Amino acid sequence: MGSMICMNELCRATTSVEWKKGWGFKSGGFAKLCYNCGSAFENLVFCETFHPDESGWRECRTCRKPIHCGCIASKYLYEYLDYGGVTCIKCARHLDGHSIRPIQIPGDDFPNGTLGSKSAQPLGVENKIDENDFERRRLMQTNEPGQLFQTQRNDKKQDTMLPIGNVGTCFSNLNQQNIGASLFGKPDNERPSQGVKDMYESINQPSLNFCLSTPIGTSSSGQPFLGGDVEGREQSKTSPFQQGQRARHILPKPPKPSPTSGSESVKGMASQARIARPPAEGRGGRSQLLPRYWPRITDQELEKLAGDLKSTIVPLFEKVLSASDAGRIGRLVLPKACAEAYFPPINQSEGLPIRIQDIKGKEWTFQFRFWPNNNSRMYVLEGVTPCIQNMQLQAGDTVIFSRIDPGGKLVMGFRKATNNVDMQDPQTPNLPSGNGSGETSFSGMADNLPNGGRTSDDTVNRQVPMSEKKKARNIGSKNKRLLMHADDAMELRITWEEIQELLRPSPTAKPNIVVVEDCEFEEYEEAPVFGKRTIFTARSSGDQEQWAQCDSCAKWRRLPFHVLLPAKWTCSDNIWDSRRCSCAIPDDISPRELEALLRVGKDPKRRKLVENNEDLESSGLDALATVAASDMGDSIGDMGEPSVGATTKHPRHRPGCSCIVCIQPPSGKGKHHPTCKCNVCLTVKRRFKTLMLRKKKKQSEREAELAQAKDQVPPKDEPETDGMTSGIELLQMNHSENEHMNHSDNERNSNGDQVEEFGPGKGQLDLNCHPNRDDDMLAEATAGMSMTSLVNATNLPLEYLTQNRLESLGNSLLSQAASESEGHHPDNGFVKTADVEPGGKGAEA
DNA sequence: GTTTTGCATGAATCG
DNA sequence: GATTCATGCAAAACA
Repeated sequence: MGSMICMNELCRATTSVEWKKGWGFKSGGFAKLCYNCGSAFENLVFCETFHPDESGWRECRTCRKPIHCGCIASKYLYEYLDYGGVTCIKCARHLDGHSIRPIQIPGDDFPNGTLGSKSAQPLGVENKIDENDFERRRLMQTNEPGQLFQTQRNDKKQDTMLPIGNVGTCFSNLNQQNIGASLFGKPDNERPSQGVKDMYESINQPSLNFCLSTPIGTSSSGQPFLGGDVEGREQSKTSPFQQGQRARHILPKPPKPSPTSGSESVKGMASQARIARPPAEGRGGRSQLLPRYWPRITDQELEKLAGDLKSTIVPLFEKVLSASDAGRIGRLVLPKACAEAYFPPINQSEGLPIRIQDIKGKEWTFQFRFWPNNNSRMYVLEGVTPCIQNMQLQAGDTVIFSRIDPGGKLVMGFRKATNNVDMQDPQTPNLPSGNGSGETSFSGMADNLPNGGRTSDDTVNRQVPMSEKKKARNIGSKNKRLLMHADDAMELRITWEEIQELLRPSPTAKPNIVVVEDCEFEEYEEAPVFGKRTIFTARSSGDQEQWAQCDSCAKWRRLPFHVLLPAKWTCSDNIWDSRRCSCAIPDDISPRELEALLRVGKDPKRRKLVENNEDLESSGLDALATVAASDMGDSIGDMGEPSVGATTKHPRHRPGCSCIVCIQPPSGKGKHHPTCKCNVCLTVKRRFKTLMLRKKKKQSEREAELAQAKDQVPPKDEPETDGMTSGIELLQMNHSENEHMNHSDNERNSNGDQVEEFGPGKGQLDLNCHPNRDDDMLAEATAGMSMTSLVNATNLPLEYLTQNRLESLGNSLLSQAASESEGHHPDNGFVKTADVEPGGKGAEA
């Protein structure tokens, strides 16, 4: 992985993953200031980051002599050119007018820290950097009067930049001056990284052979960049457009950092190649293509493509695929300006079929059309799905539209997004390319890459801060999450249950009680707040308590059950226990108890441990009791989360609750397709299935019962609970012991508010049961005692297990299964006996 | 029931 | 404030 090292001899901080994540670069842009010491990173080039082939040597752009890569040991040996590449010092000093940037090294002994000071900075900007006060200097630059090049925001001012002397002037040469000038002329204080970013976004090819003098629209066919079958389109005219082209002053406005461009801009620093080329002007002489659509194709890519296609390739524009573009709808939204500039004019909304060739020569036919939209048009290419799939593109990848000259045929290339690499093979080594490391692939070149064109420059990419990505737009505002690096995503990965553990109702919020399915829920107008994570326990006596860890001393304090803590909480905030309101006071809990507590609170699998009777020692009894209590409260067989404070979503439910309400996405939006495999849908389906099975079973039981009643006198021990065994009595008996626990559990779930039982015995489908429970229930109902039942039994309070002899367990479980089969769902604790009507009618759905 | 189609909406960006 | 464009969504078409 590439790395940068702060050049401050006393700092020497390196960019590392930890660094990036922990405190990052200060500038928010690409490394500009060491966050550690504040020294400038700018202009410093280091081996791993910059040189393409790991040789450590590069070539002077001017004299072609090898120079060192710029590692610390040889940091004075060369200059890093604004417009890309490096040059040896000797050449640098002779490069008048080529905006050679001085190497800026803290502690540098060079006079003024400047090399190539004669470089003609057209801006009159002081060509040196005060290494010790980079920010100040940048500020100063901002106020430089001669700034010719404005901020990025002055997008369109690019056209008023320095005039080009002749049409045939190569792009690169132009940029060498202008871009370099723009670097120091960048007055953007708001985006401190801009200077660097611009530099790298603007750097040009060492030998760009793509000249704007390309007779745009003067292909042999005389047609402007159109698909072969599209006739009758406007011919490319010279006039305003081409004149504009001739006079086009190419200071490629640094493109807006699109998802790829942003990363590539950084990558460009590495490869010094991927620059946004002002595209060929399109039809109608309109040249307002936003730079984000400027094709960013390297020379090599162009050459390669041209070689492959044996034609001259004129890059037109590119677009980063949005989720919609890459989705199954098969519609690729074309930027309006691009569509109108490079595609045939259409008057009808239906548009025209248009043939576009991919880089393999395969021809695709799309429907080029538009929709009216806000008095404007929205251009789309329809039917792109096969092509997209063929190219294996996805959201974030870039499609590049080019034109073949002669012929004017449209070609569609692509470049894989570097972001996607993250999910693939981050280990992919840099390709030894003359173009620099981590080069993304353009179209077919990707085929030759081991990872399908996804390159490893994500290592550089990782250094693109989110602030920069934030500006990215092309992937869509709603898709910005796609920009998140996988590592970042990992950092943020948190389950909904975990979130619920942390959410609290806003302290000032007052809930509205709504009743859904006879269940009361508290709805809050205000957004929830994050609270402190606590652990709830229940003693075998049924007492509920809550444990919180002091943020200051890390000691654990016992708190009343109903308390909701803020995110930050210390011992001094312990107003409920004056004896434990200081960090100086030792823990409320012994180490062993603490261990058990943490095991309960921390490890979602702790119940497995408990079930395995590990550490069922006295010190862990409370924990076990907690488990049992929470199991009783939530779900007997639920291996879910520890019982923690009420959630905001519906505080009756505790974090970890995976009932159908809790597992719904927070927005509640989005419709579920019948094929949807989401938890909600699966749960509903499963429960429906369970319900039907229950009904069926019940019906058969009734029939059998009726038949039995006809034949004989009912069995003596048969209670009137519709076949309920005596086991249920055992359970009920057990419940009587624990009911208070369960009851209080319910109470606490509503933060003290009394809420009614969730029991499904009222003849409703219980949507609050644990979705994973039904299968177990089903198995139990049909197969009698199962392993699950045994496991569940282990969740019964130890007291019960010990007080009741083990042999009663079988009966108990059997009856439990029977009771469950009768629709008494255990999720909310024990069967609510009150709901079990004689005759088992309570299970009616 | 699924897919396609056309439009509406609103965030982001531009001027 | 205007414009662009990604996306949601409902109706229509299709299987």
